[in-house]
Amino acid sequence: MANKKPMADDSTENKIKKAARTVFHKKGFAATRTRDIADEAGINLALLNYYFRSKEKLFDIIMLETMQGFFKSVKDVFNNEENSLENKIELVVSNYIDLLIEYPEIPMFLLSELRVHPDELIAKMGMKEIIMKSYFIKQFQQGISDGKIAPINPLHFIMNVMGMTVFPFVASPIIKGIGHLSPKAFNALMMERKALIPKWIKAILKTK
Amino acid sequence: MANKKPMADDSTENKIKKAARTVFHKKGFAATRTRDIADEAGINLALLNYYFRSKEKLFDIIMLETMQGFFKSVKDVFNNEENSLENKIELVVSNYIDLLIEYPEIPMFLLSELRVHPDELIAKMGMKEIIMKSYFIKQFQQGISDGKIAPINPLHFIMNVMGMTVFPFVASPIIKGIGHLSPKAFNALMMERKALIPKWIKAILKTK
DNA sequence: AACATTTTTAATCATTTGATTAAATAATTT
DNA sequence: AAATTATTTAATCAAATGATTAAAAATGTT
Repeated sequence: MANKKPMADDSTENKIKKAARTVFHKKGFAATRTRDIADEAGINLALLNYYFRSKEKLFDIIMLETMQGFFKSVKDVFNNEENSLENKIELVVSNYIDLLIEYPEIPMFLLSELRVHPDELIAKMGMKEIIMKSYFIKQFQQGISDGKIAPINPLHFIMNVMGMTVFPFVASPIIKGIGHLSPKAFNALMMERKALIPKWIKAILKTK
Repeated sequence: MANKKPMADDSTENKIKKAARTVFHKKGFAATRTRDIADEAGINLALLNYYFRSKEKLFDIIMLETMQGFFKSVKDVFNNEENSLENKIELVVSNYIDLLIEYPEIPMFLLSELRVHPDELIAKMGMKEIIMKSYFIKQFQQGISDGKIAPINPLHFIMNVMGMTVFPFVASPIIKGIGHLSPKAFNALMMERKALIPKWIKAILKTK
């Protein structure tokens, strides 16, 4: 098995990247000060520019890596030719809830930065092809042909799964507020959703 | 009928507020320059501080008004004692999709600013009481008692409705990207959802 | 060890940015 | 109209911020 271990890379360059990830994810590009990153990394401010030239260049690297990491799961699951459609839904939801519990700031980070440079990055990632030409979409269309799935635009389906899965994390301050939930209680609710969302989605797909 | 017309208030103070709303909604607090607001309003920069003291004070006003405006609809619909539970779902979804098509940047604005000062504002708005003590929640609990609704935490329900309704707008760059949709085509899809989401939600509520 | 190269530091720059000031203009009151 | 008050402007400030520089320290090479 090609088992690449994460391997604690404590080079200065990597310390800066790690710190940049932390701070950018939490505060976004505009609110982040290069000094925040330097402090977080425990390095001299000038080193940031020595290794990465500018705040913008460093940000672009973090943004790209974050996007790739975030969409890897859909890409893998959607293009698998073994699993059934139902299986895929369960896998995607489960993978994402685990990921989101570990890195809850990522969707907010991605979405708020995507509104600044919307098109380039999405196009660059080839999202359209990855999703719309995936084996999953073929299965979906087949399900419609077979009368097993209500005939709706697959985009509705994608919005529903994403909406139910990632929106709670994006809106977590609101959810925690109205439900009076501690972070732990919130996560417990999210864990519940791992089993619930696939059931709900199946119910939706059958809706006539 | 108490029909308060919007009445174009072209006072300097109001021009600044309007411009601030536009710029803050689009770029968020951190990325907004007070000069951007002054330019957008067509006024001298010093007037912003003359009328509002500081960027922060002006922002707080816009933030509060935006939140109040955004949650007014839920508040009204949820506490109405005439409509059935089904009716309420249709109303909330329909109201919000209309609102979001007109002001698509609002949810992203609110959510990204809420991650900076999460608790105060949510508590200040009394969201917990407004939602959790609403007539709607009573209807929901009753539906569970009567065996008409699957016994789930009402928060799941709220997350599902919000997720399906507002998430597409928050993620619109992604949706437009993968679906290759023009803004018009995107809005058309959203209009479709006005009828679809209530059906889906009903299907979910029945899930055993 | 001597030299060259890479990495790190402290100091400093130039711009940007939120805010203030003092003077000019307009509106209101007496 | 004169005096008073409110609004607006242009100029400027001080602090914050991204970036650079020159020198020091560490590392690698011969």
